[in-house]
Amino acid sequence: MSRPGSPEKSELLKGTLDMLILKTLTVQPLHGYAIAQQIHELSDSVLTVEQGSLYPALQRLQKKGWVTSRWSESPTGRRARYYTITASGRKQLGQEISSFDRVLLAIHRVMEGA
Amino acid sequence: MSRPGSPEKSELLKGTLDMLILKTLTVQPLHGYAIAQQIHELSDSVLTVEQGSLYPALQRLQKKGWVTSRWSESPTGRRARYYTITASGRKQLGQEISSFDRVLLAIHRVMEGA
DNA sequence: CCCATATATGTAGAAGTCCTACATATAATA
DNA sequence: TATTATATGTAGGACTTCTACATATATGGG
Repeated sequence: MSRPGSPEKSELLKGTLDMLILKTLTVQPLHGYAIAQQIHELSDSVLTVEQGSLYPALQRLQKKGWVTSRWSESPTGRRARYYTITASGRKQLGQEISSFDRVLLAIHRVMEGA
Repeated sequence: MSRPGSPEKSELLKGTLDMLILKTLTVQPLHGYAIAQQIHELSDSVLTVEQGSLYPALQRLQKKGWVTSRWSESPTGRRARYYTITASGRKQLGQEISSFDRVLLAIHRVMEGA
């Protein structure tokens, strides 16, 4: 993920990519390129998923059984691999969200000097 | 950083460690061990900074000029290296907080389907 | 018709952070 | 006396992400 407007490298929030991808797939199956577009647009162009992050991530998710894929045709008529979230993937997403919220709250406490 | 209660590895929120360390140093200079304790306690034991992350991070911050250090004596009478945040470090902290908030909002938008 | 751009997938190599495990040393406590 | 807490640090590896590259097709402007 990169953040336009911030020239420095962002190591910030590594590990949220899987969560974001799984989330976009809860609405409907999508191909990789469309997933990246969704994340970019929904985030008001703050988040950009690079190809070099996107496709390895999708392979990772599939290897773990959280998504399945099949070749199909995109609305533009080009071949595209569509990804579908599995039951296991939905469970994983729920856990990642819980974990994310928990860590976020913890960080907030530290930053506020609790 | 590891999170007790979550057996799985957390890649979550990588890159926030520098911000957390700098924040704890805004109150007063501290030695490494005390910084880790602060983060652990303020986060209600959710965040644990491992030695293998802590000391390399402190060296990193010093190399970038965001903290300075000097050998001194801890309240327990042992030798300890005390770290002080620099003006440059405070500026960096401000930028990291802005960046963090911005990315967080963006993630929130994606997760809410905005 | 041609060329640039958008769509679409993927790999290779490197950078960087973080973790586990180890090594060392002293003070306090049981 | 032995273990735990305090205190610093390194080595090696795992993992994610980025940049850059490679490939291919469809569309729209000139």
